[in-house]
Amino acid sequence: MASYKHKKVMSIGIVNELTGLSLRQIRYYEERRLIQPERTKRGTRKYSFSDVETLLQIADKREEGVQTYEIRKDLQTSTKGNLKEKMIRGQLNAHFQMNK
Amino acid sequence: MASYKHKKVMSIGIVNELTGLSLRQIRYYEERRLIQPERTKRGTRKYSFSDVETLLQIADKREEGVQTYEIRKDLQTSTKGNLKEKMIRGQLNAHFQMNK
DNA sequence: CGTGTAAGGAATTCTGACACG
DNA sequence: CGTGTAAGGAATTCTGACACG
Repeated sequence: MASYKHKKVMSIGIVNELTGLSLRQIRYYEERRLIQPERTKRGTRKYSFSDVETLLQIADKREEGVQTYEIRKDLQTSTKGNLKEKMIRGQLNAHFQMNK
Repeated sequence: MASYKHKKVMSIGIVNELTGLSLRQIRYYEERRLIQPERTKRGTRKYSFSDVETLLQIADKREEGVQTYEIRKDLQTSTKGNLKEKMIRGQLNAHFQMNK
């Protein structure tokens, strides 16, 4: 939907400024698969605003001492969470529909 | 409002890919003040999605043979156009308000 | 006027590795 | 595990200028 939010257009230097995270940290979180930047032909990483938001969330969790492995799981469920919620809601609707 | 749309985050290389315009053209349109990118500390130009949209409009006009000077005027009025429209509408409202 | 290009310098980004813990 | 750093190479971006028209 929000095409701008997910378009990968920023270099790692900009992401560093926007998030305050070091280049090392940003690359490491990718290695740990918490974010998936794209690459230019040459190989330079490109990030989206969405990635920046995720990195900000990661930074918060890390400050709390949460390990990257746990954070990855959280990120997945917070994404699938919406989906799961919708499915449950769908089932509820179907339920009431039947009893109506 | 749309914070992502106006945030200056892209390097000229990305803008080149997104618009198809040459680096030379992108820099020239800045020199002619059709766009106003920001600069990093070092001096690298940074563009927003909004700038990319403007460049696309510029490219269309240029293909029609419109000169940069004319395009700049068009861009200004198309921006102030909305404002002007609002002002007129405001006056009309005031008018009918009075005659009510 | 608008755009291409060669020129030289400066800063960016990349990867793999060693370090600490 | 998470992050810092030094290392060397490769690609990016910058400016001022000459060229064509």
